[in-house]
Amino acid sequence: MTGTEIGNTGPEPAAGGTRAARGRPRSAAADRAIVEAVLRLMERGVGVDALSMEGIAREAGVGKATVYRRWPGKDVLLLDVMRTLDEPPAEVRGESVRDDLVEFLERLRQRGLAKRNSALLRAMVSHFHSHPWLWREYHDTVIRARRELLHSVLRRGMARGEIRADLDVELLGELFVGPMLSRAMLREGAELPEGLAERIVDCVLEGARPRE
Amino acid sequence: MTGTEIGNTGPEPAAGGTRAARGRPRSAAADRAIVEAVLRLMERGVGVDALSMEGIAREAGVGKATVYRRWPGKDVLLLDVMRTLDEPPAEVRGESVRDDLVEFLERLRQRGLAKRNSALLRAMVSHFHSHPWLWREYHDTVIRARRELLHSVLRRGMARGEIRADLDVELLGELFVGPMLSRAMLREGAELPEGLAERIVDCVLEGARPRE
Amino acid sequence: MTGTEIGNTGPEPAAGGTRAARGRPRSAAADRAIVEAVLRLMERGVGVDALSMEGIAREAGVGKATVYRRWPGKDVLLLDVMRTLDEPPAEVRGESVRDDLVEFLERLRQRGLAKRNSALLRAMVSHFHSHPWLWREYHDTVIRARRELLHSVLRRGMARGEIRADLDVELLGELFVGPMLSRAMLREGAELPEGLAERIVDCVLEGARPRE
Amino acid sequence: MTGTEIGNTGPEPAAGGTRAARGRPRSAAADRAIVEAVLRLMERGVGVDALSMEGIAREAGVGKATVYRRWPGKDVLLLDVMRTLDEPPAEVRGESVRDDLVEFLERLRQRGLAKRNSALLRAMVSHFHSHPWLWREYHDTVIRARRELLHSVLRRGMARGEIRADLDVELLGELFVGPMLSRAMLREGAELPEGLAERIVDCVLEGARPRE
DNA sequence: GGCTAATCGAGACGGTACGTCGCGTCTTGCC
DNA sequence: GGCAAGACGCGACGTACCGTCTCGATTAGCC
Repeated sequence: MTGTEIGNTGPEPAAGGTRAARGRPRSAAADRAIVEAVLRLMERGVGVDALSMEGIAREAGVGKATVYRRWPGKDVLLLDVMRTLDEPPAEVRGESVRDDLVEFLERLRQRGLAKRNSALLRAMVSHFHSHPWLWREYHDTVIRARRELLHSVLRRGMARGEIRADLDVELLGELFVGPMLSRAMLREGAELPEGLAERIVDCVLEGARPRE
Repeated sequence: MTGTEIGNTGPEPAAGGTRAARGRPRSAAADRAIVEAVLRLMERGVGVDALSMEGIAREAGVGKATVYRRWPGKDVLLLDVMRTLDEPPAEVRGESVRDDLVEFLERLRQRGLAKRNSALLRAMVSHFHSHPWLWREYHDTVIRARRELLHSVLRRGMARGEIRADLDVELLGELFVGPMLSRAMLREGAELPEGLAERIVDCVLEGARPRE
Repeated sequence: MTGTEIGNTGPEPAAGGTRAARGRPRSAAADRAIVEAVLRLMERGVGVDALSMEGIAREAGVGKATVYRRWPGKDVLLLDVMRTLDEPPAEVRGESVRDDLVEFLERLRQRGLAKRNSALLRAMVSHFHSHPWLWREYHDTVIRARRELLHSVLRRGMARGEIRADLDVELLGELFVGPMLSRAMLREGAELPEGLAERIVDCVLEGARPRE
Repeated sequence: MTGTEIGNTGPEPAAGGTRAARGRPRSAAADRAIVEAVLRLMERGVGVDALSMEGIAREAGVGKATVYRRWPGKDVLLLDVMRTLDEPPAEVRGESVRDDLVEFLERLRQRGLAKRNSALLRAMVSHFHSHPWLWREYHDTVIRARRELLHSVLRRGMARGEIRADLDVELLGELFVGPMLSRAMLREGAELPEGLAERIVDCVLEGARPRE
């Protein structure tokens, strides 16, 4: 697993890298069948931790070896499934930084942290600590783009004077995103409520201390 | 699993609840041996998901049945181990609300999200969605007390005029805690850096928008 | 387990033998409850090898220790159950040795090798080799009396000239009994057919070689 | 378990019977390793009822699943071990029927009822009643051939006039075999004594009643 | 009437084996 | 060489019994 560019989605390429392909080429159909099997199982309510490589292969109508040939383990397979679901973040350029931030968080609420995605995320969280490269992969291919978009919004705000220029952009970004993430991961079945994005943005912008 | 009071730490009581105990009573030594076996294994670097009920029983010098008699599964056992590690939140009453908040977060950084605790937490996150009662137990016995302490600090601040009275206390609490939690759960090996508490508090208090 | 006299039926006496009884005496009700539990379970079709000390105690409404206090294991308990079912062999004294032998075998067919008894016997057969004292117990309390009755019949026949006097009584006894036993133990569900006793007796008496 | 022909020795074939084999074929080495493990354990004095599938797999250096894939349980495995030990009965054609019978029984004494075989047999006896197919398998693959050999000997004797023609061949066969079987199964450690075959044969042939 | 002591039902104890499932690898024949 | 199938050694799962032990509560005989 080497890809670091955004959008590097898909199963492990065949051994040998760019060496001329020999023998029968990998079946693209199998690639698809596997990822779709995962999604189908999850949709059927199978629960991320009840997923087994064995069950996935069975559901996909594929040999186990065919799965292992592409992904070294469940974690990485799930990571790729997340990438499949992922869509690159759309530009946001509203009338004000506040509007941009609200739109950004709102999109996070609806897409990124929707049921399927958050289940996958929660399932992988336990491995990030012990498998740093897994986190790095996740960061590089799913998080980075959004993060940079957020940072650019914030920097634009600073430039325009809508946001204090003395703040650490990275920390500030986490102030907006953290509350949503922690809710999505910890809280039981709760969907993130409508209006949450707005309330967070306003609160962080205005501050908790009264302005005289 | 019925306890809702803070500090209700310990293994599942024998069926029948308060009914007069019959038969040989559960061995308190076994209770301890099991929990300590888990801690010992984790200290030895065994990784939360590499823990097995089988291995725990072996390490504790205890029959598997003795573990299952007390806890229905690994999740719940780990929850109780967390409770064991937990210590009730100390009062904070500094000179200002800001000081209180910083101290609160700083303590969270050092204790609650220290290595062992955060590993346990991350391991359980994936089950909270599908096992709501597990979350509720965790919330009731670990989170609630700190949460209420935080809320009381915030309310005191509102009363004193140090914090805007028009804000939702719950949301505001999450603005402080969320960034720390999300870092602790997502980021790879990173310890939470010193000074993080202060920076978060100041930023949320002052707001991201410039004060003229 | 010391008793060698016929009819020594019942559970192991309390340790200490004839020493003056001290403490609470063994409950005769428990003795009965246990043996009856075994019979009840077998009648319910539980299959001798599916019997467990645990299940027997449960069925008898008795603590496991109460069973083990009386019998050292399942084998010996079953042996005692067999003794319970056993009834001392009735005298046979018909008009001829042939009649006596037929009656003897017929009684064996109907009682001794009836369903319950043969199931118990088959269950114990596998232990006789490795636990010689178990065989000896069984022999002394169940077999010996019948065996001696049979031998006395045969000897009477020899005295009367109805049976060759040059034969080994013991071997001859086995010629009569063996075919029935081996059928009862080996053959699947088959009840021993009516008339079997007569046919065996006549055949062994007359011999397989034609008499000119 | 379908084989009914004599000599159908070996583990359960893969499901699907004669359907074209798919996937990795069963390892013949594992087949052997398992059966040999059983024999080795028994030779080591492990006692048929102390055998466990777990221990067998361990001794064979094989996964438990590999055993269960071939045999549904200990009984059936032991049955196949018996088949392994079995050797087809050799023709007997001595100068007289008496010689043939003596040779037949003598061979039974030495081979079939030798230590290992009779331990296995005794262990299975308890299951024959409740698992009729087990008996049928045993009968079809181990007993039948010898039985038919014995019957042919007897019929030859009848044809030659050495044996009464008015007797039931089957019953007569049991008169010869039963005494030996019952001794082998019931009697404690006793080896079957030399000369037993001759004594049984002569006695059954001549009859117990004096010939004038 | 109190004391001593063995027994009672109940059920926990450390173990071992059960039969199943999933792991990640290996081995077929076919494509 | 990829592919579906499926066996391989391994090890954990959660359950059932094993035979022993520890509870509080009986239930006797003896002082």
